[in-house]
Amino acid sequence: MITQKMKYALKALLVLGDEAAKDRPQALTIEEIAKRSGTPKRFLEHILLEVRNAGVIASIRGRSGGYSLLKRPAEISISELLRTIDGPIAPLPCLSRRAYQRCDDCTDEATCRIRKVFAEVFWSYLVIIDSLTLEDMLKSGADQVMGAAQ
Amino acid sequence: MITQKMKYALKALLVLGDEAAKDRPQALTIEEIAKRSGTPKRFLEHILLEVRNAGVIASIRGRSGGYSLLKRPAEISISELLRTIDGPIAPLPCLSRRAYQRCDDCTDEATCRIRKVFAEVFWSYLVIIDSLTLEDMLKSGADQVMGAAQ
DNA sequence: ATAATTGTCTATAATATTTATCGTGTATAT
DNA sequence: ATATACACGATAAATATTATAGACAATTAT
Repeated sequence: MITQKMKYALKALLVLGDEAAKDRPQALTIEEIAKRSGTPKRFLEHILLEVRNAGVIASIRGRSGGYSLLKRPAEISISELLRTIDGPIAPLPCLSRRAYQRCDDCTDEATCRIRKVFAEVFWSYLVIIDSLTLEDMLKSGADQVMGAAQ
Repeated sequence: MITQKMKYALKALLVLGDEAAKDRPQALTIEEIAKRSGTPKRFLEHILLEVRNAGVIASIRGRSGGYSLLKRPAEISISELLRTIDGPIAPLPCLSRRAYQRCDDCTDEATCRIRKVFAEVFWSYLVIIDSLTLEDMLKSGADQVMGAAQ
């Protein structure tokens, strides 16, 4: 299960993606994004900050400030967002590249049968999820009328 | 990430699977399984009970009692164990068959772009993980000497 | 029978994570 | 200047995870 926080992040990016697709896209305030996506404003604040620090969106401070996409939707990876917001994707800490950690109880990583089996599953899974971008999400509803950010 | 509890469950099943492969397999006590797998005994108690209630292992009470596999390793699904121990595998509650739940904030499931994209990823993932069995884990270290349950 | 052994079940507790909210500071446009 | 809007750290409530403890129930050996 992805966390509620990740859902909020995705909804926010959908809002920003929809905005970016308009004729005259504008930076949107946290308040506006919160309203359009149905996210608690003060919580969204932190989420957008993390997403910004990850280099996905840009912020402008002060009057007429707000947030906007920094990259094109096709270049915004959902799996990277997942790692940013929810932490490692790997099923075991010892299988995460970015956040590798030895299991406390591990005697020998090379012969661990749990690790070996999950490694195979995980590589296959990575191929799927690593290819997913915000563009895929934005397009996936193109044939429908939308309610809110969904 | 799978939980520590799930790791313990897997280790316990590896111990029972190894035992079942012996010439004269015996039911193993919780204490023995805990020792062989490096799991806190009183915690393992609960885990084994859940696994038993899921119909995967059998228990015998009283003197000379213990636990043993109820099915052949090839018929013990890792994804089912995951569902039993860690709960739904689906990335969203609205994508889980067994534990379906509408998202609180959802206005229209049919047009939700988050749901739509994760659904595709999830189905692909399911194909991979649903095919995984305890036998795969037991075999995966067959060419090596093992330390403990790993 | 009874004592020893071993699983069953409920309650409780410590810790970590998730999901926020609040206050204050900083930058910017007008 | 001042209103507006993001930045950042502290804190808190709720929930989940990771156990531990105690009392009970079933079975077997003697």
